[in-house]
Amino acid sequence: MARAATTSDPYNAIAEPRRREILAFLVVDEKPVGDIVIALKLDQPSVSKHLRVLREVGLVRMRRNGRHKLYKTNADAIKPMYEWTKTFERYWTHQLMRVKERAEEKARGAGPA
Amino acid sequence: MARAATTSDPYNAIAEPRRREILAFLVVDEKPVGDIVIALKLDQPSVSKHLRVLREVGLVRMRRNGRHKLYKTNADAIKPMYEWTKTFERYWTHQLMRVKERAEEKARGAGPA
DNA sequence: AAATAATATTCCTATATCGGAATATGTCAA
DNA sequence: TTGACATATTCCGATATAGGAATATTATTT
Repeated sequence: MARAATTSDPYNAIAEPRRREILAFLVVDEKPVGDIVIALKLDQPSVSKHLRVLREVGLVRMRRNGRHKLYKTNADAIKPMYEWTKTFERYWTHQLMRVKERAEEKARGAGPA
Repeated sequence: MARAATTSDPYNAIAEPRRREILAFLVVDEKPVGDIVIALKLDQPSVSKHLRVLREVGLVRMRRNGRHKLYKTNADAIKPMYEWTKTFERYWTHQLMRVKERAEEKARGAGPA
């Protein structure tokens, strides 16, 4: 078996950095393909290909408007990945926790011999 | 160019579902390889290979203990992905927002003719 | 209909993958 | 040292990729 298709799920789709850039660019409001080409300095065919992947996994939505096609990030499709990463939240070191730890370390070190 | 290596960054590493399972399994406390094999019902060589990828991108840490090697998820390496997905938070539809929208829709529909 | 604009697809190639099977490496115990 | 246990690596094959270049498709205007 080979690696899973980029179109198999959002995790595979966002593994490509340019696709993450596109998602960030399209989240505020819908844009035609040409805007992405200019803003991200990518070749037009490349953008179309990335958009196809993103659309297949539901990460972007498209509607036609005259001769343009307007793409927009579907943030809802990102939420499950947010929730998965959030699962680990209590295990990473929060800034506040580090401050507290450092304070305790210092106290121990400077404490009565 | 081909697809980026799974070892090129955490996003590529977690594209593989088994690796996500491994990360979830190793987050609470460190475990030897054999435990992963049993818990996730994977072949041992497969687990070793996945662990290599995860280790190369910093998603797990390892320490030797006798003839065992104890692996543990490094949650800090997941945080950047959490933060990236969180960027989209204000664009996905919150449950509360939906309730409000639905209420307004209903009000419009049932309003005075 | 023809020209133009906007976007999508196809063909190509180099590369990295995952699983399976077999085997290698490393560590402890007797 | 030999054996048993624990983990890692190698070799294989099928498959999917991303970029580049060229071209096809679809829609609009004149």
